[in-house]
Parts: sequence; structure tokens; C-alpha cells
Amino acid sequence: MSSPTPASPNPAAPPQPGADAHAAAGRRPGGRTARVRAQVLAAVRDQLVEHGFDELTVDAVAARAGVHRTTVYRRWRDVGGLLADVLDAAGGDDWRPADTGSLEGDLAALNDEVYAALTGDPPITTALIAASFRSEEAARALTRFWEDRYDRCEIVVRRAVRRGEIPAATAARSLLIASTAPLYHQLVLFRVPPDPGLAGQAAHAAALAATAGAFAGNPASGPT
Amino acid sequence: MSSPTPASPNPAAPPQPGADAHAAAGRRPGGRTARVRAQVLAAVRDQLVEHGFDELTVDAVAARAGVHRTTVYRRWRDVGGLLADVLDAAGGDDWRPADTGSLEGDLAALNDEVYAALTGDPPITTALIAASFRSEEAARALTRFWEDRYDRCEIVVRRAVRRGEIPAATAARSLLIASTAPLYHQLVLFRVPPDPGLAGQAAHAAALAATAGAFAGNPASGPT
DNA sequence: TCACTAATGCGACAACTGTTGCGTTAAGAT
DNA sequence: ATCTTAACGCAACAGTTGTCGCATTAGTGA
Repeated sequence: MSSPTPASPNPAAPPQPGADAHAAAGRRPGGRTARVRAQVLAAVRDQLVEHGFDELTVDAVAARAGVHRTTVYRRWRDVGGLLADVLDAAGGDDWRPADTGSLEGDLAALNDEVYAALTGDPPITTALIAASFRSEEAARALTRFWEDRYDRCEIVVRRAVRRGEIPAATAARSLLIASTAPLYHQLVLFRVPPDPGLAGQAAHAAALAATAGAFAGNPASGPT
Repeated sequence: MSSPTPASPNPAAPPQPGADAHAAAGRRPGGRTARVRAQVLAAVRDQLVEHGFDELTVDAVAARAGVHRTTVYRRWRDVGGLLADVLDAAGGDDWRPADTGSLEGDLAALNDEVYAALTGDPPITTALIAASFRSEEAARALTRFWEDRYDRCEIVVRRAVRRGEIPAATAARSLLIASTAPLYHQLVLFRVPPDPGLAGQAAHAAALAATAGAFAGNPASGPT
């Protein structure tokens, strides 16, 4: 997760996001509906920033947005639905991985961003992960978000191949996961105290392993 | 996580596990208290197996255990406390990593166990991870459990060093995390559809990286 | 301008969650 | 055998969560 801050909240709000929040553009995407959605999503972010995930209840969001409880329940179902919508709005940015000139440098830069996202205050990213364990909808939104982010990261591997650092048949996704997973593992699951040194290690090891051909396979989509 | 099934539920039950479930051995560890604890913990496991984490409520556990709601609330506080106690009871087993004769084999065997735990039905392990995001107490218990497991796994690295497979100054913990984290990452956070092939990959890459000296550092406790 | 209707507001409601005070039971000690 | 008291059972309670039917508002199109 790199920049979950949504710069431009999508003004179109489907009335029934239960199935898919993006399928139909809504039968009435006009003024009030869009305004309510903007107010509610802003309220979610503000509430999250000011009081954390524990106090992110539907009631609190509705009150802060100046909207009735039932409206929020009907359109977003629960807190997970709210966060899923926030997350989808955040996925529409133009983020790209940094280009440092070397594979290890690129991976380290990625991990630095992951580190910042996971240890940042307010802990928005951690809150989203936590929410994904409470709501299937939030889980799907998070999966979509990460899928998109890792897709964008594959250029890091392609650049390294072009520079001759690693074999052409390197499984990009596997390499990227091997590089970032240890950081998530320690910060999210182990909850080790934050230490900026964590970020560089895995990047180094992954780059070395890639050089040694540990991720040989289909260059586009490795063995899952 | 490898074998969360508690073979022998600790009969000693501290009355106030709020602060630390193991500090004082309780002033009255006798028959009834221990019996209630055993009933409740068994009810937690049964409820989890039969109805999953979503229906694991304090009320359901109390009813199934034949115990009053208030008793559960007072001794375990919430569902997280219940799972933390279950988890602590599970950590007292005699699990050891398999010895296959090679580093990559040992790591692959580890990942096979992780895979089985994360994809097993009922999803006890996943439920515990989910609970750790709702309850600080469950989170601490999970950290303790994993810390203990990874400690026991370090012998895998020491054996590899003894066989001359990897440098003596290999950071055992870093290697182990690099080996297992990708699997957790994909199954727990990404929620990719289960695929037994996932388990072997990371083990292979980690073993290769270790051989190349990617985890050079303090052999006992690597750079965090 | 006017009718249509999707979306929202409103209040009531049941279900669930967690707490408190007090009486009862039974483990541990003398 | 008897006493002490930690732990439990019980009932009542307030607060929260989520749902429902119906009234009202405000985009949308004629």
C-alpha cells in the first residue's frame, strides 16, 4: 500500500453497492446522491484519522457526515463497505514505483513506502487490513487494490531484466512478493516494534535471490 | 502456525486474565474453576469448528459450555481473550520442525505445514489471525505463539550451517521469515485461491538466497 | 412547469453486547 | 466439621447494532 489518500472522490455513487460498487453507474447519479457519498466518505476518513479504527462505527460516520443512519446502512451495509468504497476511490490514483537505477534500489524504495504506510499515523493501512477480516467486501476491495499495485510494480522487474541484472525468465510477481512479504509479515502479523532497518533487508535478499535465478519461470505471471 | 490443536488444556486457570493470563497461578486453581475453564475452552474450539469465527460470540460459547454469560465476561473479557487462552494452551505442545536432510527440504516441509494450517477446514488459524485484529490480548497471544514457533525453527538453519550448506553467519530468523512470509502474504492478505504449489516456491528461493549469503549477519538474531 | 420516483429522513423496533449488584455455591484452610 | 471467601449463577439494566415501514425530499424527464 503506498498512497491510499484519494485525491478525487468519484462523484458517481451507485445506490446499491452491495454486489459491485462500480457495475452500474447508478440510475440517479445527480447532485444529492453524489453529495451524500462525498460527505460520508470524507467522514470515514476524518473519523479514522481522529479516532482510529475502533471508533469507526456506522453511527459515528453518519453523525459526522450529517446523514441519517439508515442511509449509510442501506448504501454501504457496514463499516467494511464504507472502507471498501474509500479504498476503491483511493485506487484510482497515478502511483508508480520509483526508478532508482538498480533492482535492489527499486525494491528498497518499494519497501520504504510499504514501511511508511504500515507504520504511519493515523494507521489507515492497518485499519483497512483489519477491516478486511471483518467484511468480505472490504477484503475484496483490498485484494483489488493490492492486485493493481503489484501489477504496476512489475515494471521494476522488467527494467532489471532490460539492464541485464536478472534472467529474462524471472517471475515478476513472485519476486515482488518475496521482496515485500517479510515486511508485511513482521509489521502486520508479528507486530514487531517499527524499525526502519526492516525495509532494506528483504529487498537485498530478494534482489540477490533473483540474480541467482531463484525466480526462474514465466516472466509475466510466475507460478502463481 | 503448525499444530494449534491443544492436546492438554492447562488445568490451572487464573481468575483475572485481564492483565496477564499467566502471572499468578490463581488463588483457587481447584476443581470447579479448572472445570469451568476446560468446558469454556472446549466450547470455543467446538463452536469455531462447527460455525466458524463469525458465530463465535461470548453468548454462544457460554451457552455451549453450560456456563453463565457473566462468568465468561468476567474471566475472559471478550472473544479475543477466549482465543488468546486457547492459543496459549496450544503453544505448550512439543512440536518440532521436520528434519529432511537439506535446508530446502526443511523449509519446504515448514511451508507445507503453514499451508495446511492456513487452508485447513475449519479455518482455526485464520480465525485466530482475524481475532488478533479485534483484540489486543489475542494479538499478543498470537505473537507469543509465533515467536515460540520461530524459535524452535532456528534449528533448521543451524543444521544447514553444520552441513555446510550456508554460511555460519546466517541470520536464522531473517531466513526463516523470508521463507514463510510469502505464503502467509498470499493466503492471508491476498486471499489467493489455495494452491499447494505455493508452498514450495518461497522455500526454494529462500534456500537459494541463503546459499548466496543473502542473510549474512549475526547467526543467532539477525538485524532484527 | 409539473409529474414521477429514486434516494433520503424519520421513528420505532428487536436483537445483541457488555456491566452491575447481589445471592449462592464450593474449594481450601483451620 | 466448620469457616472463609473466591468464583459462579442470576436478573436487571443501559448502550449499541441493524432492520423495517412509511413519510418526505429532490433529481430527472416530459
